[in-house]
Amino acid sequence: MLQIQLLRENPQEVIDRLKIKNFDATELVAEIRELDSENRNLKKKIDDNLMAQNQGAKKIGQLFKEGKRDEAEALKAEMATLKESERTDRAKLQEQEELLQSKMVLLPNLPNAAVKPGKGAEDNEIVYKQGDDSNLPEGALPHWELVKKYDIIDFELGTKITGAGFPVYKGKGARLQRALIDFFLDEATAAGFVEIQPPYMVNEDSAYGTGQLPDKEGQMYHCQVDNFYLIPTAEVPVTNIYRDVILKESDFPLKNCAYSACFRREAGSYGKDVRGLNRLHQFDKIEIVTIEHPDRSYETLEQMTNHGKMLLTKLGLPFRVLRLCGGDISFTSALTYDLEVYSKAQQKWLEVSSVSNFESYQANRLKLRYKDATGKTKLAHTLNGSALALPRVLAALLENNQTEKGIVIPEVLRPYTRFDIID
RNA sequence: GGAGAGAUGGCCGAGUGGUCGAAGGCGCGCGCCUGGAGAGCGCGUAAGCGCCAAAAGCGCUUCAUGGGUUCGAAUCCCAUUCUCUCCGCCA
Repeated sequence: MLQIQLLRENPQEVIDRLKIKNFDATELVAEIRELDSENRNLKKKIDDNLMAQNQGAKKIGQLFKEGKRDEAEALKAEMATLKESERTDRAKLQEQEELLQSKMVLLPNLPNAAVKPGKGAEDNEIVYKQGDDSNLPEGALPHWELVKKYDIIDFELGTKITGAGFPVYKGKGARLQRALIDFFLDEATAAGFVEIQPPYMVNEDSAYGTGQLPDKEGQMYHCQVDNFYLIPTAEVPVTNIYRDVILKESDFPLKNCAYSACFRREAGSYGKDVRGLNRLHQFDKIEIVTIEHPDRSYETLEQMTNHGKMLLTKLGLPFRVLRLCGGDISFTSALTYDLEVYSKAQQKWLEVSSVSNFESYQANRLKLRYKDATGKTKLAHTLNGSALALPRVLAALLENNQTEKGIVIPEVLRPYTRFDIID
């Protein structure tokens, strides 16, 4: 959520910058400003009323002590009137504040100046590219064929047990999955991210804190009996560690990493984009999260992106880095880099990481703040990224490393898999 | 799941209707003292919001959360959540 001060002081800037995200905020900003000023007036009225009541209450106490019963009773009657108007004003204020809040969450985060305008994915800038993206020889198989051939992932079995999009990993497939998790966590730890094992279900407050609620409710699995949500990413529980926290400047940067299973309903997806491991309802991911001082958050964004690049380099996978354009960047992000691996058999780029700086947008909802040198309380910046999402890494790895003898395991993973080849 | 006890500031802890944003202690910050440190002494130490161009200042809210009683609630009543103890169940 944006800070309301920004709309009070600089509404035009908000409108202009949101145009980059193809978002016309003109009307919404006007409505919000109107509501905000109404609410402040009302608040003032209520505060004054309360002051009168507080003073009256003190006076009544005194009058009773002095034995002036009649005066006290008269004043009591007055209080009743004040109370009555307080009641109506308060009800109105609450209603209007909810309305204001519901409008505020409709405003996306402002994009960073580096974000270029654009319609959608086709306008993203390729800022880096590495590795061999030539095609495989004749007869190369897509991963959904390979996993059958070597019996390492069973999609039909998952459908039987649960439903589509819940694959079952078997034998060397399961082991490879576990190896990747372990490898990614070790690398993140080496880079200074403190490992967290978070809950896989969160309450409403947490889902709201990171912005899954209220707008993306349909994307999450919901346990209605207990009103918990299955996490769509470890970002949700990990970032919520810092909900309602006031940090010291010396606490920065706070770096966490976490492995978790991720659950996404992804309603409405179909077709060949969702084939095999490309898109699942349950998948594994290692997430990195940084809470940073506003002055350093963009430096940190680069570092986090570099961490993802390093992982893909070590795995020997061809990849590219995109800086998302205004049309493709998420609602809550100020600047996002996507990392995509090249899947040779599908001849397709697959997103395996998305690294974003949310600046203070998320922190504002989370009430994640710090005290600066002068003792003022300010909003911190939050960043997160995948390091990395497993299924698509696995897909590319299987496809790109297939040989006549079998699937060759990258050198760096062998200490974890304790085998060199899937055959 | 059953029975009971409890929830107060960064922490511990007092407080059963007005003088309580809240004693006392710890911690923390600043100052004095010291060659330096410690001890000691003194002062200070929550957040949110509003008024104000801003600072100062003033006002409002907050003692788990939500409602209620009352002129007035940390204090009384109701509901919810959470924590602890005992019992049950359980990896």
